[in-house]
Amino acid sequence: MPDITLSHNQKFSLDQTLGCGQVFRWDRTDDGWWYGVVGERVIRLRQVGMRLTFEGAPASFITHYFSLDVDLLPILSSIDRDPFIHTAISQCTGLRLIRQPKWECLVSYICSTNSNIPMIRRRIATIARQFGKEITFEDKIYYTFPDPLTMSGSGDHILTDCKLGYRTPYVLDTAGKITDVRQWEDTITALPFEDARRELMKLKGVGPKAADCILLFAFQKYEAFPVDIWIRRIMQQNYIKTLSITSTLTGWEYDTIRRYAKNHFGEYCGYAQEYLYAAREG
DNA sequence: ATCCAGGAAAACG
DNA sequence: CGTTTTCATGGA
Repeated sequence: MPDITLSHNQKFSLDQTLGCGQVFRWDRTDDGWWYGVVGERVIRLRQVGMRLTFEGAPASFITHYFSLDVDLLPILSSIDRDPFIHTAISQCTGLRLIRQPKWECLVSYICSTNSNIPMIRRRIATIARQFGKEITFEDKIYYTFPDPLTMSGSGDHILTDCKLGYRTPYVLDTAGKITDVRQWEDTITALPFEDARRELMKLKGVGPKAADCILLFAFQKYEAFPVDIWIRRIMQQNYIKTLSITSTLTGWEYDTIRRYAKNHFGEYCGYAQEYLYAAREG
């Protein structure tokens, strides 16, 4: 089986990276193997020490998907600005932001609102099962994530079966708008961060939080700082203690938190966000 | 039963 | 305009 041997300063933790909640289509077996569908491929892989063993994709694909070509240590030292983030970094060292398929990531975070991770995972799995193409891998059937036309063209009763709740019309509307995935990807990629963010938020079901997640996890725009209920709590308790807690997160509060983060952690504050989230308690 | 979860749209003043 | 209310789903 093919493998990659990580170099000494090439920090990587497969478990942290796939288990931190940035992606919803990977499953871990008891003996440490991860199975996932990425694009048209089913991949399985495992990490033992500095050695990554895998099947289903060439090494170049694995390297790119997991951002193993990104020099992580300078990023971590750049965000390591205080004792609290320092603890999070030492707890989760090797967590990398991956390069997710963009359309799937967009739908995933439309499905994520006011929900929890197991529920999001179930929704994405159901969408793939209903609309995706079958792939057989080691005698088991997996499903690709469908493109927009397949989702919008199949009749909305099928999407209703996916239990998206009030998010169903958001996904349908977005699928109808993005007829050319490649062109959409190129457009967002080419835009500077704030412009890309505004552009994403034009889509139904994409607000500030979802836009920031998509920019961070699929477009590698590391200055994004998604603020969910957990991050808000962490920031208020450890960084912006004067910020009073309102019942619903207002736009002003969201922007205050993300501006503070950009200023405090710097260009790679998105990495700081993910380490804070991964090290959260609760 | 009540509250909560990787929030955002719609309604409201 | 900024602020509050509503939204569907399942687990605790």
